[in-house]
Amino acid sequence: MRGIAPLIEGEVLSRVEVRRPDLRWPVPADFRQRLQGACVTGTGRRAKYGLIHTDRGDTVILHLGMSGRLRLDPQDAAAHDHVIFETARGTVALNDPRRFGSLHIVPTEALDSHPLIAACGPEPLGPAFGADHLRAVTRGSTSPIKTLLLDGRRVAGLGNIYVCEALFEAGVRPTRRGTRLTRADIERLATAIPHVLQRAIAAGGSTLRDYAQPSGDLGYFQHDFHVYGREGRPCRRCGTVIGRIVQSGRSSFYCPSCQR
DNA sequence: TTAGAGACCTGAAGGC
DNA sequence: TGCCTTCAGGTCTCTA
Repeated sequence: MRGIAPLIEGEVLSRVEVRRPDLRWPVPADFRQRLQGACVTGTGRRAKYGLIHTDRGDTVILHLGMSGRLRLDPQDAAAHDHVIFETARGTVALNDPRRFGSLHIVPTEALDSHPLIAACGPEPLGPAFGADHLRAVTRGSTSPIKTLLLDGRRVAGLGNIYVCEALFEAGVRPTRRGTRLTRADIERLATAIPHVLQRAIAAGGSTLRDYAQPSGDLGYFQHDFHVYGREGRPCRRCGTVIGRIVQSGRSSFYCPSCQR
């Protein structure tokens, strides 16, 4: 959202084109009509949802799914450019090969009560997140901590990469049950989660396959991974071979020695 | 009520 | 070189 803000904030959406409406959920039939000619009054983010507010009292809720990206001023029409936003300053294309992403438009006043937004837990970089919240999340839950942290209702916007890396940094094995975490484990996790996110943001995110910033620049945080995608390679801290297990259908990478 | 598996869709990578 | 299989950054729905 930081990448596209300079092109659209304060600008009129002179053209909105929906080329493919069959994303994860169908793009609303009145999407183009409600946006074209509207002025973008601001942008924002909640969990993994990007937000675009307009002077017509609407807000676009945008999700990139797993393979989606926003392309700034694309020089040519690429395959999978499903929705185009054009202002006097440039063009933004929502490109998403797998179409796991989505676009919604809702009255801004109803944004907080929209099911997608209302279900979000506290932001891990916000004031409501901390050891007290994590203690409440894990108390009484027999789910593995990995599963708990990936659940956006408990903590907003944590993805598989960053949960794996945060668990490593905190020295907590992904299979540990919520009820089995100690006070010290929770304190370390409460510190590790925002720390990993801040490092990743500073590095421009993680480019593995599809991800790129709107400018087309790649992220570099993947070079700092300690465990994610490093199965069979030595731990950078202790040399033990990094392991991989599947939890809830997602790969979890961990160091059997550093994470207990 | 909760946890986990399956599904959605496409492309890249690796094996044969 | 080409075909087939596996896997992937997310999240909803269904089932046990």
